[in-house]
Amino acid sequence: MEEQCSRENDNNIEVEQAKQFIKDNCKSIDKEADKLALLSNNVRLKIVLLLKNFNKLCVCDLSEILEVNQSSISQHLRKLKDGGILGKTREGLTIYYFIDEANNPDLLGLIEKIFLFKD
Amino acid sequence: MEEQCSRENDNNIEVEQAKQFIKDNCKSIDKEADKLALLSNNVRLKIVLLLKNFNKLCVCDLSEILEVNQSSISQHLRKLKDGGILGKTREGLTIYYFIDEANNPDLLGLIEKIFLFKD
DNA sequence: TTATAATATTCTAATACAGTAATATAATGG
DNA sequence: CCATTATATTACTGTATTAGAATATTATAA
Repeated sequence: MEEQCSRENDNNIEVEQAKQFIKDNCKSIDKEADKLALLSNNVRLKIVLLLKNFNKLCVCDLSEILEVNQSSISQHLRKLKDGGILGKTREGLTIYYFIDEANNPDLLGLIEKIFLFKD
Repeated sequence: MEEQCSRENDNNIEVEQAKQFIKDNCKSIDKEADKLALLSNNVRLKIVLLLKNFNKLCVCDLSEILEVNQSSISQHLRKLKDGGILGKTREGLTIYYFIDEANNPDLLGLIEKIFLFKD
């Protein structure tokens, strides 16, 4: 942006470093933001926390527990799966989702931190 | 929701525990989701990371660094401030925002984790 | 094969969000 | 007081997100 404040800037070095920082990390930060977006919906965050804390929960369990209809739960699960956070496995008619820890070695640590980060 | 799968459920104990878990933590999880939502926008996440890594950046520095116009930056800063993540301080005409660490003792740790959580 | 159960998908309406332009506010220096 | 600079706010537009209803898909069992 052409927005440049004209204050006597003893700060130009920092600003240039900051630009470089963004240049170097932009892609990565954008990805992080997308992952956080997956966790920033309260239904999805609850799903992840439930799957972290309980053994086996199927789609309709989650629907019942969270009092959200099945279609909506399915759509949230799909987003989490597409985002690489969850995997799924079928047992007969029932489908269980699980946290894909192999794909997200740092997710559980992040969740711990999230749990501390409130209020 | 009335959605209740009728599979022979050896899982009813877990489902009840899960309901209790949600009951106990719902408010807190909702708050966490709101905070994550603040960080899940790529411009806001970059702002926070910049403020973490550089000493003093004013509104128009951020506008220039991120190539986002001043109005938009101001609006993002306001959200971060309203969400308790940032504070601000004025020096003459210039306003500096900073991470409100006192209010967010765990934010920096969370950010470290976020940085690990990508790809 | 038909019926049924569990889940997924599609469509729609309501709402939330982000970016921009225009305008307003606040502080400073004449 | 007036002009200027930095920031904030408002109004508007386009886009994204969400929930729910209806329908489709998949697997099982009779």
